[in-house]
Amino acid sequence: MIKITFPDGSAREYKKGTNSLEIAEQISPRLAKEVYSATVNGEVWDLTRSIETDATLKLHKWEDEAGKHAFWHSSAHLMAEALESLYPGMKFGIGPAIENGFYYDVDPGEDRSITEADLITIENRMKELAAKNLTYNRKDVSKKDALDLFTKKGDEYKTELISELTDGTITLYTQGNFTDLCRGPHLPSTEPLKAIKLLSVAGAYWRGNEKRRMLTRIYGITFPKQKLLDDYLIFLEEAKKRDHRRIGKELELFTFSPKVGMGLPLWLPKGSDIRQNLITFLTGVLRKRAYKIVTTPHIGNVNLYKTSGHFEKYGADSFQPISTPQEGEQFMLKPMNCPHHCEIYNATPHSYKDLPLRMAEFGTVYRYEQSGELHGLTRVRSFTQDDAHHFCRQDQLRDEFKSIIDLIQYIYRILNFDDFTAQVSLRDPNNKQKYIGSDENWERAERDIIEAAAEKNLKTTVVLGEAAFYGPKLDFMVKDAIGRKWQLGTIQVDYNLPERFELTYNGSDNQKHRPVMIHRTIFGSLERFVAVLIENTSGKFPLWLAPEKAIILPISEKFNDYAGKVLEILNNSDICTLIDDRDEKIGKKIRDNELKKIPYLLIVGEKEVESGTIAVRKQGEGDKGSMKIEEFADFIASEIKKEIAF
RNA sequence: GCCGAUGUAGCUCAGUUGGUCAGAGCAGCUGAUUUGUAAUCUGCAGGUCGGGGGUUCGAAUCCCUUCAUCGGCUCCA
Repeated sequence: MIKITFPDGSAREYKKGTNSLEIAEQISPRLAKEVYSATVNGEVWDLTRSIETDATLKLHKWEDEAGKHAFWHSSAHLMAEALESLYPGMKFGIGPAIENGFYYDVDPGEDRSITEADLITIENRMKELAAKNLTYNRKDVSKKDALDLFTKKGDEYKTELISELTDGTITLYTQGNFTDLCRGPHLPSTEPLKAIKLLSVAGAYWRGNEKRRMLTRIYGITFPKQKLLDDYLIFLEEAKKRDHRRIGKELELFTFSPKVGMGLPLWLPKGSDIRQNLITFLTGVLRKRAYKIVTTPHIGNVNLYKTSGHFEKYGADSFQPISTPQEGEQFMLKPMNCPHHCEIYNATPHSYKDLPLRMAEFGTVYRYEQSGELHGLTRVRSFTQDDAHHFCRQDQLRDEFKSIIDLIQYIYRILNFDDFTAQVSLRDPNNKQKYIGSDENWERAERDIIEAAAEKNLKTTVVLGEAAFYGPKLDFMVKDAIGRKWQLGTIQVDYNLPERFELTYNGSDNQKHRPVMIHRTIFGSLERFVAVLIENTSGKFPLWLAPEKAIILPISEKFNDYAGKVLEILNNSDICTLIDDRDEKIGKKIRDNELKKIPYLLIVGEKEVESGTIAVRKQGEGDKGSMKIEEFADFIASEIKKEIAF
């Protein structure tokens, strides 16, 4: 007998060699139907794998990531089987479960391609196969046998993978007529795969390497119930409605023009207002925190970037240097503000008593992103960073770093951004040549970041290989409407630029010392930040950010004069107000302006003229009753004050 | 940059196998109406069907090319 310990601490004895499914079955037959994988002694296993020793056991249902993972991973294998039966000779890369569903990378062969039109056929074949209740069978094999099997099949991608594995750790899974190299775990059978949907097809480089062959990646998702799939598809549709590109067009916030150039956003008046509101707000906060605001040109001599190291690293992939009538003179559109800020630092002598020096700029930069990477406002070729650099002494670094974490948390709180993750982005230890600077400085900087984040009780994930080439970062990431991750704020410790620009300060010992530099943004860029704001709010901006606060709707043209008077009073009170004096019925005006998401609709007719009031209607909420004009102005002012006071 | 898809009026979309197929709704302009909390009615105007080239008696429809967009990959100072 073996002893199985459950998550609640209780334990029971079972026959040696039993499996998780049998254990679930004994607890309740219903449970057995709802579990998809199990964690045995800390390792996620197939339900049908025999347990030979005493073990801790946790069963995973749909609600657990590990349950979904097995479900979707098994779905990927099912799709592969369907593909193999429909396209004999197709070669397979990898097919993992992902956050929402699964994919498989396949090579259909030279003269064959899979398009979205083919998905329905594949999907139907998957459904036929799933209905057969095929079992997934695990088998340990030697490296030689595995290589033989896939060499015979002609699957060179699999043999490449196997050749890198250690003998004795290789397992195969078979369901129906399909066998795959796989670590597992999988479902016992295809039986639970009730609702199947293939979503899209895309290209993906083999092993993520752009030098290698591009495979066809097919994305899909499955659910144990049709209802769950239906709900998911509805969710995707709803998410699309929040897409900032769509709302940006509907609400006339920004646009792009092929004549101006791809990836170069044109801010329309209302979008500019939002942008400006953010700048004004943040500038106020920065002033209170002892930041000095600076302004630098949009171009810089190419030597500036040679000094910083950016030219060597990115020069070939940047907008190319601008030549002048002067022989040999070249300028670059600035791809970042830091070198300019370093030269501002160097413009005056600094004492240890003056540090930290916090230098901020809303600096517009230009980066030549590859054409296929451009994406609405989140990935553009010209954008304005809310950039700042902290120059400080080594002994101040930790506190400076923490003060920035504070600031970012403060700003995000005001904007109701609670759904972000903090990511510590470190250097890839196996690829050090990608980075500049000494090991000693890197190690010190990485330690500084990790410890500062820990001291602020910030929950972080650590990702190797995501550091900037000159230093590690703490990145604040958010997801957009359809789940793509974007970096907003970032804090970066940099020992390199101070060296390269020979930044110094006089210490208490009257010797020259090297300051440390922290790069940081809060919004990241105004473009990306507004995009995320749009998707978070569906275009229903908080009052303080809204480009227009209210619109006056006269019941008929007879009341246009009064409406004009109200307009004057409100605009004089700095409440940006419009008037809708079209010859339309009030119902129509309300509908149109509700859709424009203007926060307040002010209806004026005979009653209001007589009493000197306005009938206030809040967007999305309806009639709020009538108010004196001045009373409304005070109300709006106090509402705005409340929103941005913390 | 790479793989795949898409591109018809300002916007959202119809246009079957190439042959009155250049259309609709909304927006816009016009006239009527003077309206009380999510769409009043009338009339008009709008497009060399992304651009360029080709096949054909004939192309929005087929082919080539180019530009842009969308979904991914790669990249992201």
